[in-house]
Amino acid sequence: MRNKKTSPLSGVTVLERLRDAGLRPTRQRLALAKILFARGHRHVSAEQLFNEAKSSRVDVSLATVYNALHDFTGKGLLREISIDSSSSYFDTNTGNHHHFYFERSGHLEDIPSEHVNISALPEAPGGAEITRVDVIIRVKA
Amino acid sequence: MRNKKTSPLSGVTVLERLRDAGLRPTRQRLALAKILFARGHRHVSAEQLFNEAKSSRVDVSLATVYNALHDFTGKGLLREISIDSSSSYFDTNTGNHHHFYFERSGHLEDIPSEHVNISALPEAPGGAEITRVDVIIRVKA
DNA sequence: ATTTGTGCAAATCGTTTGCATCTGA
DNA sequence: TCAGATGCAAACGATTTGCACAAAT
Repeated sequence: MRNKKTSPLSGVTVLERLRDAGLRPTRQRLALAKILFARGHRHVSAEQLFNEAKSSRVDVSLATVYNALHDFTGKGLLREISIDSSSSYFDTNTGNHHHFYFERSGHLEDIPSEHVNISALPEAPGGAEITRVDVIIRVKA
Repeated sequence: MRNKKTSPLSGVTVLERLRDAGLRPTRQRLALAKILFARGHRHVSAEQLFNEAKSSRVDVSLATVYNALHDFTGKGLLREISIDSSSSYFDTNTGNHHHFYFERSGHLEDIPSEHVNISALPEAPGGAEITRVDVIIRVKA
C-alpha cells in the first residue's frame, strides 16, 4: 500500500495480537490480520480474504493467505468451520458459539452459545476429551 | 462374504427401496445399495465405498459411486455430512440424530437425538425454514 | 547471520463433467 | 425402443507444496 504504514489505533492491537500469539508480524500477516480483526466478528473464506486484500492494495499471494489463515488458526486467533465440503470458513469469533447456515447464499451467522442448550451428552468412548461442540442450523435462504 | 449374487433377505428389500425411491435398480446401484444397507447404519466416503465395491468384485467406476451416492441422497436414502472440508461422508441413518467425530481417526459415531436437547433457538431471520440441525461433538481420539 | 515468511507455479486431492456406449423397462 | 445409467478420462476448484528469494529479529 501507498503510505501510512499503519492505521491509528487498531494497528498496535493487531500487532500485539500477533506477537502474543508467537507469530512474526510480517507485512502480509499484519495486513491480513487488520482486514480480519478490524471490525466485529466475521466469517471469511480464503478466496474472500484474498480478494479483500487485493482491493485494499495489499499485495499477497493466495498461498500466503492460506498460510496466514492456518497459522492464525493454529494459534487460536481464528477458528475453522467446515460446513460444506467445498470450502472452509474462518471465524474471527473463537469463543463458544454456534451458527446459522443459509444454504442458498452460503452465508453464516453466529448464534450466541447461551441460545443453545445441549444436555445429556453421551460419554465419548474411552473417556475421550471433547474438543468442541458445533451446532449448525441449516436454513433455506 | 463369499460369492452368491445376493444375500437372502436384504436383497429384495434393497431392490424395493430403490424402486420406491424412484431409482432404476441397475446392477451397480443395487450392488452399492447392498453394501450400504446390508448391515446396520454406517458412514462412508465415496472412496471407501468404491474400495468396498472393488473388494466385493463389483465392477463400478468411481464416477458411478459418486452418482449413486448423490442420487441416493437426493431421494432421501442417505444423508450427506461435511465435517472436514477434505471429504464428505454419507450416512445411512437418515433419521434425526447427531454425531461424535473422532478427530484423530476421522471416524464418526451416531448419537441418538434423544441424547441431545437443544433449546431456545433464535428465530432464523425472515422466518426462514430450518432444514436441519447438525450437532457435531469433536473428540480427540 | 539466521531463521522464518513469501511468491510463484506446479502438484495434489476430492469431486464433477462430457460424451460415447450400454442397459433396464 | 430409448430415456436413463455407466465408464472413462479429462476438467475442475480448493488447497498444498517445493524451492529460490526476501524480510524480520
